[in-house]
Amino acid sequence: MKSDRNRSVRLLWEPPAEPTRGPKAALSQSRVVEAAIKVADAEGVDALTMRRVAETLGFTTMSLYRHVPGKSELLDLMVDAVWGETESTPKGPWRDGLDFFARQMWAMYRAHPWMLQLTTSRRMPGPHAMTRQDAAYVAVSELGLRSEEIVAVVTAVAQFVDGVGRTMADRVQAERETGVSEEDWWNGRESLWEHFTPDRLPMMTHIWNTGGFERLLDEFEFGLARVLDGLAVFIEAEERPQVRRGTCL
Amino acid sequence: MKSDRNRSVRLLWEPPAEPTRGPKAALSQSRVVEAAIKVADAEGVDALTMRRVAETLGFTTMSLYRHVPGKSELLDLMVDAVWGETESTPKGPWRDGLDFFARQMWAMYRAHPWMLQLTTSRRMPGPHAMTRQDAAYVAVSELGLRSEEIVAVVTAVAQFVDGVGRTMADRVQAERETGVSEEDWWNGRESLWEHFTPDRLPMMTHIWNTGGFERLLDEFEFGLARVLDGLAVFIEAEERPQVRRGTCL
DNA sequence: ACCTAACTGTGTACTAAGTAAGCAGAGTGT
DNA sequence: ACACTCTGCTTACTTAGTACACAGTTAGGT
Repeated sequence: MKSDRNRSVRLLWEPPAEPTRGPKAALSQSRVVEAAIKVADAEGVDALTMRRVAETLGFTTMSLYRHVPGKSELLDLMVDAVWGETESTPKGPWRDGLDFFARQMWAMYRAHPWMLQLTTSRRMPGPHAMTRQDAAYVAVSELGLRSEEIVAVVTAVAQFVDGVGRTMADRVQAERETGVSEEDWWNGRESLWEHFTPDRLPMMTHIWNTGGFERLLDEFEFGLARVLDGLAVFIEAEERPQVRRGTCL
Repeated sequence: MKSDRNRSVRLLWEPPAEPTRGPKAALSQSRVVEAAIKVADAEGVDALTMRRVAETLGFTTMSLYRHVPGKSELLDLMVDAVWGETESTPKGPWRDGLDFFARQMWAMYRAHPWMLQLTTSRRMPGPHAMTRQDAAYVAVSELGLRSEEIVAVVTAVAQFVDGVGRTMADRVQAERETGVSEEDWWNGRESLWEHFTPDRLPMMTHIWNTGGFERLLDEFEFGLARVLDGLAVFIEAEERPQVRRGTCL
């Protein structure tokens, strides 16, 4: 499962030319990728094995390796293929643009929650992902921001959506595994709530008692509005605050 | 690697009593958990195998199973142990509180980036994680927010930190795997930049040319400031906007 | 038209990692 | 002393990624 990132780069950005000799391939890289996406969508990331993908295609496991170098690269290709299904952020006011970008990502993650469960460590940004990101940069390009501020603004939005998406993906996965919805599960664990004594978890018991957990706000809508508000404060400020040099990079 | 969540709950919240009979155990659950954390810290999540943990402890692989039910539950225990190392958010003004909470999480993720690479689907919130979260709720408890708004505010912060943390964890992982720093790697891939033509990626090439990628802002500091600004807009508003009922939960 | 090199799909087999099952020795309560 | 229980170990099974070699297929050079 180790992956040479260089190999992934070439694969994503420089797809090899079709061979001129040899038998015509019954399979193709794109069919493998599509099949893999379908498996992951329908059965979750745990079911995404080379054997399973091959099975759904009606080929042997090893035949896949004629079209993708390995599983890790297959994941790269899957991710970029999904990015390719999203719409590029159109031109317009910055807030509309970022809102659009965030909603596209969110829709993508909702359709393919497995994306957030992959160890992204070795993922390579592919052409589609980059194009979408570029379009988001464009959305904030006319505000007089410095280059690095443009990056930071878009990154902040993307990271927020990643965060919410991950929580969502976890919920989906848990429900798939257990067959029990999140809500039912918590309700069924009364023994757990016994530990939620007011002295250990004062606010949680209070929120629980006042029903706060039963009418949760939409995490995505709430958070996105807050993030955009925060960015608005920054963007519309007379002079933009310097960002403290910190721990990251 | 399947995990019964109920088993994890019991394990985390109701640690079993010490046995009275039989030989005294040379190993213990906490030693296993500690060793596993050390392995994950030092060698990354890929190196975290039962065999490797056992090896560092000088025991056989199977001896671990006398102290933890399986790897999945071990991960739950590791995560909650790490949460136990963090400091609880102290009382004070809401913004200081949330800032503190975010920085604690951030420090935790920086020290243990593997936390963000685990498929959290099956993670169970343990007592320590819950306690910390509760303290964060307390930080915003005196603002006249409705229960569900309290949850939403803290969740927004936590999700942001998760998002940034994940990006950071990916970077760490990539550097460990390749032995090449993120920067060196990008610089070494000139062939990749050839694809960054202005027509395909106009803003990216522009940002690249103006050096925006070379003096990136600190993602955590920048994003946190924006998120807190956005929450401030919400919290200090005369009347709080209703959150549109959306797709989530 | 033939030969050859390139290419495809397949069968077999190896490796790594989680973990089930059963065993031998150790220590406590009757 | 006996029985019960608990610990750590050995062995072996299972799943998943993938290396390797083989057989059949096709296009281009002779």
